[in-house]
Amino acid sequence: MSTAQRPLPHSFYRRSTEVVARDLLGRDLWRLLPGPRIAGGRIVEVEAYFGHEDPASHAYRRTPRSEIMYGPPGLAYVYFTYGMHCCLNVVCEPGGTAGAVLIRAIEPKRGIEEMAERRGAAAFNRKGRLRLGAICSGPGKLTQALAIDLALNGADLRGPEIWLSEGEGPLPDAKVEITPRVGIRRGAELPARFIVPDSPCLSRRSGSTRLDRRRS
DNA sequence: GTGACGATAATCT
DNA sequence: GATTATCGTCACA
Repeated sequence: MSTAQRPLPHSFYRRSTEVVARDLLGRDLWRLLPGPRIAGGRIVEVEAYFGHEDPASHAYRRTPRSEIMYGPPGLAYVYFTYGMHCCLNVVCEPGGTAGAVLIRAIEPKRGIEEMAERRGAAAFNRKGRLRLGAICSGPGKLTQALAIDLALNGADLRGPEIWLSEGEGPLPDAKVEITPRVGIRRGAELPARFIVPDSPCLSRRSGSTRLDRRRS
């Protein structure tokens, strides 16, 4: 296994959530699917979530669900939301300090057919042609494409079910942009969303300022 | 291209 | 009982 594919060590995650989030861009996310087949791609969009002082974070309050965010780094935190979607986070910071990074989008690199199949009709255009930018361009989309559900909550991010690898990262600052977090209750949109603006696989097009319709 | 809306269940209060 | 770190579809431009 080359360096670019080998799982990142737990020490990668045992840093501040913000630093890990930034460093995650350009890394690769991999998933072992039945077959066995490996599917995954390059991380192009993430968001940092903190602890007690971050009202948008599940760790704002310490509950059974958020307990994992207070635990040791290098594990997956998967939660279920809106009655139908799972979202994947990586737990950061040393044990005792809460923090996690939400993986919001990846560029498919491998196992593209398998991922598209799991995404169903949304992965194809009217002519039946593959839409690469619609497969993993959102936190709920990528978990569907990679068959990530609550069974993976707490999984070790060194594999074998799911892992992150060095990939091409870390990316130079010129390739990275920081924006407010999206999908958050107004007032908590910290500038903690890290993206690769050149990517065609982001959850929102660059410059899209669509406000959330949630009430105050 | 944009914006509104409903689906649907785990988790929390 | 209320909320939700979302998505696909629909109407309209």
